Amino acid sequence: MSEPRWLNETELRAWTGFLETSDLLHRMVEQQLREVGGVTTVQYDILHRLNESPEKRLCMTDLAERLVSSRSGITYQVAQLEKAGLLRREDAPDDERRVLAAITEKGRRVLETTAPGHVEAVRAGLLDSLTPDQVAQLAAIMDATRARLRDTVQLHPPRKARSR
Amino acid sequence: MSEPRWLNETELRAWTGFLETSDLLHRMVEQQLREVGGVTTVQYDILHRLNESPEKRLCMTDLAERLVSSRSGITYQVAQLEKAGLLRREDAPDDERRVLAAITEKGRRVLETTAPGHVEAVRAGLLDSLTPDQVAQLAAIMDATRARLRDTVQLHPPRKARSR
DNA sequence: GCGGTTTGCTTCGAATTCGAAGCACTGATG
DNA sequence: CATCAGTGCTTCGAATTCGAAGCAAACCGC
Repeated sequence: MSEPRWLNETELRAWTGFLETSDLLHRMVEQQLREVGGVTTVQYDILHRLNESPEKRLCMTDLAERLVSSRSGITYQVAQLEKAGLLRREDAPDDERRVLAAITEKGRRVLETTAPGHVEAVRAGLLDSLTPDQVAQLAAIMDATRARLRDTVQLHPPRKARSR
Repeated sequence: MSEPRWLNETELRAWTGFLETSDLLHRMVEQQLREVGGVTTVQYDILHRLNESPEKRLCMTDLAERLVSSRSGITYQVAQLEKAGLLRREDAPDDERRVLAAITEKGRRVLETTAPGHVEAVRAGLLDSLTPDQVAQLAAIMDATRARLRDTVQLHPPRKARSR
């Protein structure tokens, strides 16, 4: 086992900066969404996915895949959103097992009233701190990293484990 | 209220890429630390802070400030780490109210055995996907963003709230 | 020194997340 | 059809996080 290649000063700044920034950004956005729309980031994300889907509805598993969370987590949050009247649960017509989450008019209104401030928060927290060049650099960097991570990171353990 | 400045394609890539990447990276690192050291990211972070402090010990509030978490969260995690024998709680000699967390020999060993793999995970997940130029760009971008966010984001509500 | 405020930490209850296990339906196989 | 594996979702218990409230020690003004 060879000596590990420790991080040099720049690498360390990139890494710790990334950690702290992502944490701060997340908190900032959470705060803004909470105040203006009364929803959490996860809930906003769910509503957003539903709204951008052509049918304005998605089944639970599809939702869980698009977001990062587990199926049981989606069940919980969809229940919260249903209680709040921001979405409706429907049985899928073709498959009795499936449950569809469909955004309601009220849910759409929450998105509409929240989105502008959300975008502003993203600008204030991230984009406005950067030059246009840096924004482009960041986009490229994230594309590269994301592509690699998607292949590497195993999100949920397979159901009936049978690796390879 | 003017029309919001929606994100253009590059800005959107930067933002969503950042969100997804930070999530994936966090999971990846979490997985690695769990497997090799049997600790969570938060716990690793606590041990790391203790170890890099000159006295090898910090009081709870200082810990909470360095990490991002709340004081009660630190209480919980320090209790977990103490149960595992990775740190010891001591009364501060000069101030009866304070509790110091001091890393133990066992805790130091966990850091030593975990650190190389941790660094490798960071490289594999982030740095290896980038050119040296991009690493430098990322560091600069994170510096700029972090500086601004530190001033903007209010981490914990003031104790005796007295706004303005 | 004394009373009131502040500070440091813990305890409590609520919210959220996860994976494992369970239930119900589907679809393939004979 | 009858069976049986696979799929979609929910329920459960455990872990973690937070803020509010509570407790004790320390500090400040007099």
